[in-house]
Amino acid sequence: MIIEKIKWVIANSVENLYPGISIQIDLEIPPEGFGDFSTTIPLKLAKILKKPPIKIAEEILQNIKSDIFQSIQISKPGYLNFLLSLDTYKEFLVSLEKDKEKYFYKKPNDKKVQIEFVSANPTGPLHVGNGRGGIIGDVLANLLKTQGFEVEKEYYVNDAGSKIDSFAESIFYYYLLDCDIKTNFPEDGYKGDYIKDIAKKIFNESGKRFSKMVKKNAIEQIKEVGKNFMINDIKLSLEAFGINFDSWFYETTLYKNEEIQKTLNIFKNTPYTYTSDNAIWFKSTSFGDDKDRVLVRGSGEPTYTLTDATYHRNKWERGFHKVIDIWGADHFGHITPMKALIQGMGLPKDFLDIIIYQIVHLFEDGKEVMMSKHTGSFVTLDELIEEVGKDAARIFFLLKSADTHLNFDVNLAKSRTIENPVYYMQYTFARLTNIFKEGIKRGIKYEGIARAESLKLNKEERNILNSLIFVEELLNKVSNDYSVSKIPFATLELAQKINAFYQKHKVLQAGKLTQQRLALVNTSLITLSLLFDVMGIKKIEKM
RNA sequence: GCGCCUAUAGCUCAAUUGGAUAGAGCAACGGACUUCGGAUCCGUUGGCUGCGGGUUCGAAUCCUGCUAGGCGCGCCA
Repeated sequence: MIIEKIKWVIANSVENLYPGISIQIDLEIPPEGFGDFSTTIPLKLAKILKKPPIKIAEEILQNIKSDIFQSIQISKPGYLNFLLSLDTYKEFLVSLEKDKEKYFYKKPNDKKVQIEFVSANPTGPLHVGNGRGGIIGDVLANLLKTQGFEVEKEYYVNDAGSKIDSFAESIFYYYLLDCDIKTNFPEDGYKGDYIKDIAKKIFNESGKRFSKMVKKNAIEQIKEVGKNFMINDIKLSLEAFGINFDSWFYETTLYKNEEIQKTLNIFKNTPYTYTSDNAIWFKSTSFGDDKDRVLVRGSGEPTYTLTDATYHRNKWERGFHKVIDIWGADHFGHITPMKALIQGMGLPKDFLDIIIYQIVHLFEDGKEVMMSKHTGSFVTLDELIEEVGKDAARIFFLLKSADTHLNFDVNLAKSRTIENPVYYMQYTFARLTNIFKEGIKRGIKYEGIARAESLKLNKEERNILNSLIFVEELLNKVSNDYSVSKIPFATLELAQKINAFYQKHKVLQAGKLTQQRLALVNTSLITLSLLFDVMGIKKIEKM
């Protein structure tokens, strides 16, 4: 791992020169003309050491002893710019070719991580907003796997509580209409066509049977049918979007085995609960919340707050070292209470990370499409995937960082699918694979980089190699800050460099350089393949 | 009212978390190849980083006061 080595060399030098100072080594690909890689470490140290950055850069430079570099230079305010030696590039090509995608994988670190995402209530089909959370979670899971984590993807099914009740009552209302019985539409009911479809389906299968039962029992049974229907529908949508969950966790299971009662007992044994107005309260203000939260209602029923605490306690007991929840911005207000609950139960504060992604706004014909399950007006994820295709839709979501608002222009997505960058990536991949095919036709055999003699690199080749090497740092960075949108950007940049090279230099008619260039093509394909896998998009050899 | 998110080229977005000349794609204009895929490449035009102050060697990024849009502020989930 070249990046790791470079960082190690710099860190070592810093440690020798300034004992006791610990600092994170940063590496970046500098603007053209400033070397292959660079670091701002002297600038950062300048603050701590209160010394001019150029002076520090000089000291570090003097102290570094390594044959990784061809040369090291200092520039303006205090950058260190590194030029890699040809042997380093050769060594990189050899190991990447040998280990293939695994080159970028870290050894297992025995840390179990759970990512919980989508988790939309099973009261309606997934809409495009759910797609955004889905992509972030799915890609993050793929990424963390490369970094040695054992990752589990979980969907939390809120199949208890008032939402699902109102869902069942809504179906029942339409079912009764099918039986020619007119009742009052339930308050906060759901009006989408899919509700009517489920009602019709039940009517067609069971006739008027439920209309003759005690209402409560009828609704209870209809709830089961409707719920299962919706969950199945959601599973199909996710599958079409390329997302597979390892685990489906049902909220109702928390109500079994007195799990909620156990959680309540834990809280009661802390100084953080009290009773007021017949309700049991959690003193979340002790953990920075702006008001306390009810755990058990005056009626004796647990609140969502208590079941969610129970759910997270359950995660802890399943042995995860880290749990990541991905929520839409409409759940923002729940972050502080949730983190307070974690601490209130005595779990480590950093056990839970929460990623918030901003709401998706849909625009059609220049007008915003209001999305609501209650009114039944929204664009489903299925419709989107059908219009633009799975890979294009995935990249469309992935390209926006989670904390920016996403304005989704439906017309644009429908009419300009060709302009989606995913095609550029896939095209690049297809072109490269074609070089090998063409080589076979012409009787040119690739013998492997290990047998090639010393390298001779032009500017374009060096650019590609630097990007390939830097993927190591990209993955590392994203695993720390969860900024999955960096992956498609880096992939596009790599593809751009590859195309620039492709345009300017021939591979199969390069004489003595042909083998070296085939090695570059081969390792580029390996790296693209890894990036495509992390993003969950298809590798296409023929477009 | 309070908390958080956002505001960057005509449009959609970046900017390695305080670093080099703020970069890409689309759009517009001008170029490039008789043999590995033109769904490509190269170049030009386009910026008071929403507005005003401050912090320092250095600010799109930090602090502060505004403006505009969004999300939230239940014994709902």
